[in-house]
Amino acid sequence: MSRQTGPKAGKPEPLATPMEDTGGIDFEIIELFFFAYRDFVSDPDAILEKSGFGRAHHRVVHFVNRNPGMTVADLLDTLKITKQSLARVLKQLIDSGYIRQVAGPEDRRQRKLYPTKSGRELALALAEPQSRRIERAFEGASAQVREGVKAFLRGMRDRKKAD
Amino acid sequence: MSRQTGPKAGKPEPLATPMEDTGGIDFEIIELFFFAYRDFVSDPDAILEKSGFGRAHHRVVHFVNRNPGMTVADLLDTLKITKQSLARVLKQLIDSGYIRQVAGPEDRRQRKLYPTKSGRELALALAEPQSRRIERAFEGASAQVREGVKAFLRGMRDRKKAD
DNA sequence: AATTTATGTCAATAATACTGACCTATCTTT
DNA sequence: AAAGATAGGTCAGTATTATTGACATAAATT
Repeated sequence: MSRQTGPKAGKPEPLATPMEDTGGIDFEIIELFFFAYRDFVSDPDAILEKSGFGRAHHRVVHFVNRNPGMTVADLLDTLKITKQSLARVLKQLIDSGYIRQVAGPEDRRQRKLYPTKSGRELALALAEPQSRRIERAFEGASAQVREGVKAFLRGMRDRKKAD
Repeated sequence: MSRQTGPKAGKPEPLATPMEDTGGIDFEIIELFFFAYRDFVSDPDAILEKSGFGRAHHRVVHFVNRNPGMTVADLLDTLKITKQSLARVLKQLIDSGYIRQVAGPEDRRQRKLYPTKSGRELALALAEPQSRRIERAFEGASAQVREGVKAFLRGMRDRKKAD
């Protein structure tokens, strides 16, 4: 009488039923999002490897190219990482000549970040396969659906507290 | 005459113009996807912290719950990681009683993976905030747009070679 | 019997991230 | 002008997730 099968047994029974739309949760789209992002970020990896950079460098190069003159604080806020994490990556990009720092004209404590010509080229090269993938995913989609996808992605972001 | 401003100068000129739709590349949607995914995966972090688990554990628990009886090889293929990477995470989940292994009934080399009751509960708890976020992002979207978003996400995946 | 396959394990390493502490330069407030 | 706050940099230590390479075992296939 020592063998239990209830919740306090040493070996709880394994469940054989797939987890499906329990409680109105759409597991399919959760997975679709995972797979989509996994493959989306894998595109630039081959290009990055040539420069000895990783995905963190990609993100920095991208946002500095999109917002030239942004400060280090701006970048930290965008990436939601700590300055110690950013430091290594940013230093390597500056040392390699992809990004330049300029002291802020008003506030000289600030370091305004700008891409160099090769920084711009790198950002474009990295965006290119991602853009092609997106275009492929949109094939046959109406303008309404395209706008709907963008609205969906916007809606997935955290709401900011004080904007 | 020693100071150069051309491409071979030591300090290439920084570019001040934002990178915009160069070459028909839609940078906005690339960013939207980045922000959306960043916040999407951040939801379960608070829950995972309580169990001392990370995002890797989340993915394993999710897929085992979705496909009970899947083998280790299936899981490696889904996650696209090495078995050494999986080993630590899977071991912790088994030791903590969230996942069980059963030798394959036909091929006894295989280890079929099943969630326990608490494994199922964990997977549901992790999916719940993500599902709420998705529902919020879909607010006001037509059925056509909802289907369009799913089709878009499916289209973002790599095409398999041999299926 | 030999080989392949599924899985597990040991060791070393890399990339990205974290916390905590401390420093300089510069701007703001008193 | 002195005190304090802010922007940024740096040093040290640690955690998580991932990698490659090598080797081991059990069970299936040839």
